[in-house]
Order: sequence, then C-alpha cells, then structure tokens
Amino acid sequence: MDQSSLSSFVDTSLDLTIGVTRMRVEEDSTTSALVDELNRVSAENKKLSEMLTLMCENYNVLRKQLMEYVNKSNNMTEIDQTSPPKKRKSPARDDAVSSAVIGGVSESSSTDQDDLFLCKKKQREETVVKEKVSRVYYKTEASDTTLVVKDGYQWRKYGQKVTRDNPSPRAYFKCASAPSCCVKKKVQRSLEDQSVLVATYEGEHNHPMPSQIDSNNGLNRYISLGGHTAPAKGSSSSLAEPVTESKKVTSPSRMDIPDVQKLLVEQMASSLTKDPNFTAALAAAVTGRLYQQNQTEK
DNA sequence: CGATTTTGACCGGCGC
DNA sequence: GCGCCGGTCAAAATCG
Repeated sequence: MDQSSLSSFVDTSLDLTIGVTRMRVEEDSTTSALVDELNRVSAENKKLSEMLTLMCENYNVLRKQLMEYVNKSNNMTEIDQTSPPKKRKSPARDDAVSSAVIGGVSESSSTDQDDLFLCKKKQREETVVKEKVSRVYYKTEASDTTLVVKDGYQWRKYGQKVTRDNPSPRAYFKCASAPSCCVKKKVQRSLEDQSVLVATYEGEHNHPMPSQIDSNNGLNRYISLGGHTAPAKGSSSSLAEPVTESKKVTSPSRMDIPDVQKLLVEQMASSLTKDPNFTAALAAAVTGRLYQQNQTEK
C-alpha cells in the first residue's frame, strides 16, 4: 500500500484553532483588522476544504483497492480450494462428518452440533492451510490492564497465556455473537507501546455485527487496521494505514463487502470525530464560513 | 443459578 | 526422543 498517499490526511494537527472569539470584534476595532482576520479565516477555510477533498480522494482510492483486494481474494479461494489439506490429524469424531461440506458457507439443515463439528473442522484446516488473519491496533489507557477490545462483536474469553516474546499476557477470544461463527482473536499489549492493544483476528464473521454502536462508543480508541506495521506512536490522534492486512485470504465464507465498507467508513469517521484538532478546525471553518456569509449579506 | 472469566493442565507442532 | 512453546480445554471461581 502506498504510504505516501495516505500520509496526506493523517496529519490533522494543523493549528487551525483560530481564535473564533476574536471574531467578536469590538465596535471600535479597525476595519483593516477585520479584513485581515477574514482573509486569514478564508485562507484556512480553503486549506481545510482542500484537506477534506484530499481525504475523500484518498478514501475512494482506498475503497477501490479494498474492492480489488476482496475480489482477488475470492478468486484465490476458488483456486486454493483444490489444494490438498496439510497434515494435522483430525479427531475421530470428524470422520462422522467427513462428507460434510468443507469450505464455502455451508448451508443447510445441519444441526447446531453439526455446525460446531464443521466449525472445529474448518477451524483446524484453516489454521494450517488457509486463514484470514488481520491485525488491528487499539489505543487504550496505559493503566487499563484489561485486554478487552470493544470492536462491536461479542467475544468469549477462553484462555490467557504469557508468551515468550512479550511479557504481557495474551488473551484468547472466540466470537460469542453467533454459535456457528468460529472467528477467533488474540489480544496482547504491544511490546513497544504498552498503551496499545494488538488484536489479531482469525477468520471471518458469518453474521452481521451485533452492535455497531459499541464499535464507536467503545472504551478503546481505534488506531488502525494494519498489518505488520508498528503501532502508531506518540500522538494518539495518529491514523495509520487503514488497510486490513491479510496473510492468506482463502477462508470459505466470503467477505461481506458492504459490511466491510460500512465498518471502514465508521472507523474513519470515528477516528476523525474523536480528533480534537480536526473537530476544532472544522468548528472554526464552519464558524468562519458563517461569519463570511454574514459579512457579505450586510 | 446460569453465564462468564480465570487458570492450570493438556495437546500437538517444531526445532534440536 | 525430548523439551519448548503456543494454543485449547475444562474445572473452579466469580459475577450479575
């Protein structure tokens, strides 16, 4: 992904928090000061508009790339489905459902138990052969010791381990939103920045997000969808590469493109609206525009 | 009292 | 074959 194309809308830290109050000019202030102020506001307003335009363009480019990527992934799925599974012996009970559909969103009259069998079977094969793995960074309070990431889905924790490469414990979650959904995620604090939670998602949800509100109102601040890039450092307002990095996208269930787009838009919007610099600049720009209109009407 | 979390035990892969 | 390590299981503890 082209980093440079993204960097343009990353930095919203322009000092655009102009003194709006300054516009409440006292009556005895000179006209030239007013004109200067107006010019400045207009210039900044223009700059903001350009930033917004650029951001929209970048978003469109990203969306296009995502679409292409998803399409490519789907093609790969069809190819990979012919490849033989690797080792790892299956449990005995798997034989009972060996004729079941593996891969693909198997639809059917299968019972919940069958779903679980399939789920486990699929899961095992996916971990070896094909798996969609994405990594997401979340900003949290450094003092927050919980490994909870509010991403809109419901998760059930089934384990916690301290790994060798990172002293902070890694928590293991399974999707609890739907019984037949076997998406897993691992959450661990970043080695480099303890205030950043690294969530690694495996698999794809085969159901809609139960609560999209939660994903925006969560305690954790979303930083990026990204691959192996380092988590954003320093300013918490940084927005890293908004790309879902996947190792091999060949898991059976197809990605729901509208959902992904929606999620992407929500996450971008959430990141922007939570950025104090951006909101301040936006407020200043809107106020400036209103003020400008008032002046022209007079 | 059911649902959820915690945590030690267990399992399988992998490198030596 | 052995030990290490990551991942999962499941009984116990905790919570609402």
